[in-house]
Amino acid sequence: MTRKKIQIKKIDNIAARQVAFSKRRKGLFKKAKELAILCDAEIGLLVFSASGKLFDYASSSIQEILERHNNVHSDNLPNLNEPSVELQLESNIRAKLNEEVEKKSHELRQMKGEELQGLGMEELKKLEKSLQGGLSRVAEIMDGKNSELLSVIGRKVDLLIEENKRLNELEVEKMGEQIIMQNIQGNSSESVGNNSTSSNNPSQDYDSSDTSLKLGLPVLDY
Amino acid sequence: MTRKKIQIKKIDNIAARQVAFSKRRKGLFKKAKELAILCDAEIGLLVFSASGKLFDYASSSIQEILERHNNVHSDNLPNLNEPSVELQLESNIRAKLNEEVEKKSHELRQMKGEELQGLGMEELKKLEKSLQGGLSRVAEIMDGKNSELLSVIGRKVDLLIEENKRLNELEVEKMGEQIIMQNIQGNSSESVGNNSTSSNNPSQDYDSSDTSLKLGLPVLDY
DNA sequence: AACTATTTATAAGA
DNA sequence: TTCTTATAAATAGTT
Repeated sequence: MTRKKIQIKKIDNIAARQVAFSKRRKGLFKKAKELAILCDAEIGLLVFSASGKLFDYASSSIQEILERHNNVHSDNLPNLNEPSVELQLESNIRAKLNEEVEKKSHELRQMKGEELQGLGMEELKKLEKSLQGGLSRVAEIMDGKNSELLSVIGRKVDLLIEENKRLNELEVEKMGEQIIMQNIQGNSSESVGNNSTSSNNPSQDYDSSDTSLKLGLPVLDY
Repeated sequence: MTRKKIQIKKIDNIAARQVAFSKRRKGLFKKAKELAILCDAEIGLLVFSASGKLFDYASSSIQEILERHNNVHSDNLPNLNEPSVELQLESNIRAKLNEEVEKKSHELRQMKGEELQGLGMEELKKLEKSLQGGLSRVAEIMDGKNSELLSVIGRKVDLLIEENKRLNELEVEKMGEQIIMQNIQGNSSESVGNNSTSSNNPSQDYDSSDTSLKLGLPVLDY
């Protein structure tokens, strides 16, 4: 349809026919994909070359589209064994999947710094940018996790400090009571005065640092 | 593809989408038919509009092949065609390949900084290390390319400097000859002495910087 | 549905 | 197969 307008009839020259097939098949698949995307259509396209090779495209799964088609034209011809189209389809799909796995593996290895030989400066710069982007995202997430952890620890510490204070006050209260008890006992017996410097003196017997230590240790488990 | 180029993405406006669907569907079917005729291909084309309407085309016997294919996957058949062993194997392989693609895609996205939610600190650190490794490899390669380029430029510059020197010497030689010639002329005529300060004096007339400039410029093209 | 300015597809040639 | 290019065909926006 260029250089010269052509008639729509089978191309005689075999080589020319193959060339035209390649080009037009490509164009047809492109148009099919565009229609599917632009107009939200479901499309299934099967093309067998003159030599029997299968090319296919399906906007969703081929199974789905064919089943839908089956529902519309529910006339079943129970015909048997051919060089099974479904097997051709499967092996086609398999080839495509293999290709995709290979592609992704390669990309992955490149991101890990391998197989960079073929790349030009532009591609290398792109790759570098992508890596830097990933790295900064990872750093962000790690920062987030760290500050989260810190705030958890912070809260825990606050709780322990408060608990510590409470216990401290409790002990002080108890000591006070003991002193009062001692004074009562002292008043109703012979021993007076000297006893106040013994182990019952709260200012010496109450070891606050030891209590803090016991309370503080569990923080390290978080 | 006219009046303005459009992006290949779903057309938002419903009316416009329907119009485009009509036009493009017509074009697609035309192309499919042309391909079938011109290149002797067998083609099956199914198109479901967004509203569920079916449009289909099949060159020759494809229709039957499609329906045979459907039959294998539909349950309402008189003779229960259980999927062949080969087909079962294929779909097994396909499932595994799909899984692998998914895995690699996920890993790839993680390296690009996406889908990091589920990762723990250890995994994040590993990822970070991997990214840094990749980055430094890329930087290495880029460095290599740069210094390669620089050495190429360096060699070119060396060559030009040498060439420059050679030309310079040539000119000096020529100047010398001219002086000799002048002296010969001066001796065989009336004008003597004073002429030596004129434009034929090599030390003033020869502008080496100009020659360097002309030789130096092509370096920038490399 | 028709028009038409542009974009896209592609036949021929290399 | 791929590229180039002149030209045919398809089509987006408009009427």
